[in-house]
Amino acid sequence: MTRPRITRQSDIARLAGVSQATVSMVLNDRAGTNRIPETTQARIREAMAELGYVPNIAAQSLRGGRNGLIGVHTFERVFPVSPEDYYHEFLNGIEEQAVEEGLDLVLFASTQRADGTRTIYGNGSNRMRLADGAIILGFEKNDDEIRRLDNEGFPFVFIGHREVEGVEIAYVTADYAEAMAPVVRTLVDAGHRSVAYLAAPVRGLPQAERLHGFTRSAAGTPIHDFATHVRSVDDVSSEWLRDVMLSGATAIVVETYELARALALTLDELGILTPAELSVISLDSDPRGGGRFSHVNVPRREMGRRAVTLLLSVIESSSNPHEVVLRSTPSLCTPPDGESVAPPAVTSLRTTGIA
Amino acid sequence: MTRPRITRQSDIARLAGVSQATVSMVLNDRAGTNRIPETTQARIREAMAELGYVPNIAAQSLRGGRNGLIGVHTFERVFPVSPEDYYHEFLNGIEEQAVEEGLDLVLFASTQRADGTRTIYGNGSNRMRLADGAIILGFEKNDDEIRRLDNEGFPFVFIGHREVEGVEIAYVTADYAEAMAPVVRTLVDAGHRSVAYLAAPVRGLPQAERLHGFTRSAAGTPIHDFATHVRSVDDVSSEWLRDVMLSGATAIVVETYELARALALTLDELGILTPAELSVISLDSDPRGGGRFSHVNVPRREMGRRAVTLLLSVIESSSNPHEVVLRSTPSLCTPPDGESVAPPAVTSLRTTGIA
DNA sequence: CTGAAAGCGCTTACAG
DNA sequence: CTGAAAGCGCTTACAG
Repeated sequence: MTRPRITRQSDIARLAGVSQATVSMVLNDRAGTNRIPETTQARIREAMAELGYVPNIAAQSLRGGRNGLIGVHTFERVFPVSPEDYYHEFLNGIEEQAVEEGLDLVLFASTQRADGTRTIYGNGSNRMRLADGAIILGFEKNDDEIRRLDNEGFPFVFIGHREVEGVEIAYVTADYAEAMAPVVRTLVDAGHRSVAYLAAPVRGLPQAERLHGFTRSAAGTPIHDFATHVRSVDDVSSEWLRDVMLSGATAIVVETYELARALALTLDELGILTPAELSVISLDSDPRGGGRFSHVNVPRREMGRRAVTLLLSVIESSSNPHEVVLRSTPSLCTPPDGESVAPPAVTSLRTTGIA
Repeated sequence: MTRPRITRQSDIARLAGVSQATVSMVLNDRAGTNRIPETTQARIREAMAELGYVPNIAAQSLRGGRNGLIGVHTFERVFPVSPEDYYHEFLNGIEEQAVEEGLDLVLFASTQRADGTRTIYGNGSNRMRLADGAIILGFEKNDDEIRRLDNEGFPFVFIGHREVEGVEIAYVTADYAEAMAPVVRTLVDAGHRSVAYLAAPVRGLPQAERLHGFTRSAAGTPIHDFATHVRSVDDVSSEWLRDVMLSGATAIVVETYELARALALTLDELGILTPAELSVISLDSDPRGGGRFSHVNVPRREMGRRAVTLLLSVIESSSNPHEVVLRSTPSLCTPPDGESVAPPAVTSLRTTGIA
């Protein structure tokens, strides 16, 4: 057969004896507005079914409409499809919400450069524009590209609080500062007075917010807290732990799950028992399944879902510039249970042979 | 500013003092063929850089070209972004290869129906056509939809061996039959003579191929093998295990990782030791990390990668129908180690108090 | 109530 | 060597 294998609106129109434009209207439910008689509509739908019509999305998209495609981009090295990855749970949430909204997801894999990082414009074309909007994940960001994206009027949202000068960034974040209060309370109630805050190398605002929130939460309590900054997980050595405990800390608050893992190893190495000899709370859950310590649960899946919702409203408002753009969707973290927290062990230094 | 925020070819053309068509040629490196002088080309590239041109992919796509989008579809309930999911590792491979080929991935999330299953045409439009081609994952399949897809000339490949009458399906599979030989050898060498094959409810050809391959491999050996079919993991009860061992089996070959998990639980329940009292080999690795038994390693990541490569060649050949379509890419499974295999324990029935 | 027409941004024959 | 034109399949004012 020489006729095109794929049906288009004009084929339906011919079969139904109407114009192609009419087919389009019926398809898009603009029929009501235009008062196309039910009989004609029925004829058109029949023809559609008979020919197995399927709209051409590229054409719809080109014509200026939305195409139901939500992009996901990350400036990070690896795309978060690996289960180990911190971002994986965000992606799960994004996917869940996409299902609910009837949207498809585009994972921008093509944008990876030789060094493994990703760019938006690096490869000459902003592939993102293929989607109605995009969700951007990851610690890294490129301010110039973000600015340019914004300048083009392309709708996007970040997962995690991000600031770029001159751009009003829409983002989804967890309310880290608020999540710190129960952490402090748990420690105070258990009787701790000297607490070390094991801080990861700062990679973004959210981390800064956690430390800040913790310090502020601790301010009104009997707790004396001090931050101990490490440059990498390797710094969480037995020497480091010895120093921390010698300084009098009876509890440690760990900022990230990577550090929590490192701490767990070091504790094992020294044979220190949790929580009998040292209380620990992690401010993050381990993507590999909770983690060994009581931890604040960052609602990553929920944040992913909200990112989709937020993006949808940004897309909406970008076609209607007078509407206010929702700038952030704080969501609550689940407070830690008390499992790895116990009253301070006054004799711990001696018992563990550290002193 | 009233001019459109997004640069298009005609803007460049105006700035460079050429026609829009010329811009297109330079962009697509058809310049050489058409002998556009270097100076003109340079002028155009300059203008492109100045205006920050980015092609409109919808337009390119509409015009008939490829758009570098690879779809991923599954007829299954849940999309494989969850780490627990069997298919997740395939997706990882797909993503890896996509990065290498400079392709983007579309996860078809919109196609989910109320009951959780997915359809291609169910929602009225074949969203897949938005991509250059698609990879289809999952046990389930809908023959009618596959036939229709094929009929439309849409390029697609399956992960896993699939047959649909009247359609030449391109697929990537692992050579399960071949993988069975080392399994049998391991058991024979350890001295086993009576081996039970724990078979899952058959959901597709790959499973049938495993059982078939195992039986055939065992045929030339001293092994007496018998299949024990269960309807669900719940059937792998202590009663079931008792029956199997009473029938004389000294080793069990498990078909899937789900069954392997169930078997592990039942063994624990009865306090039966592996491999001292019973040898076990799983024909599948547990996505949650290997699994407790020696197992055949299905190269899922590699299969994902090859699915992309295969799809690319299908896309290629569909624009050139005289080319032969690669129909399958068998890849090798890694044979099991011998950890959960030991010589048969003749006294096991008595020791474990089963008899 | 329905059709003819413009145009979204591109690529690709086809002229000159 | 380069431009004018057609057309990919749609949607949306605009006529009638």
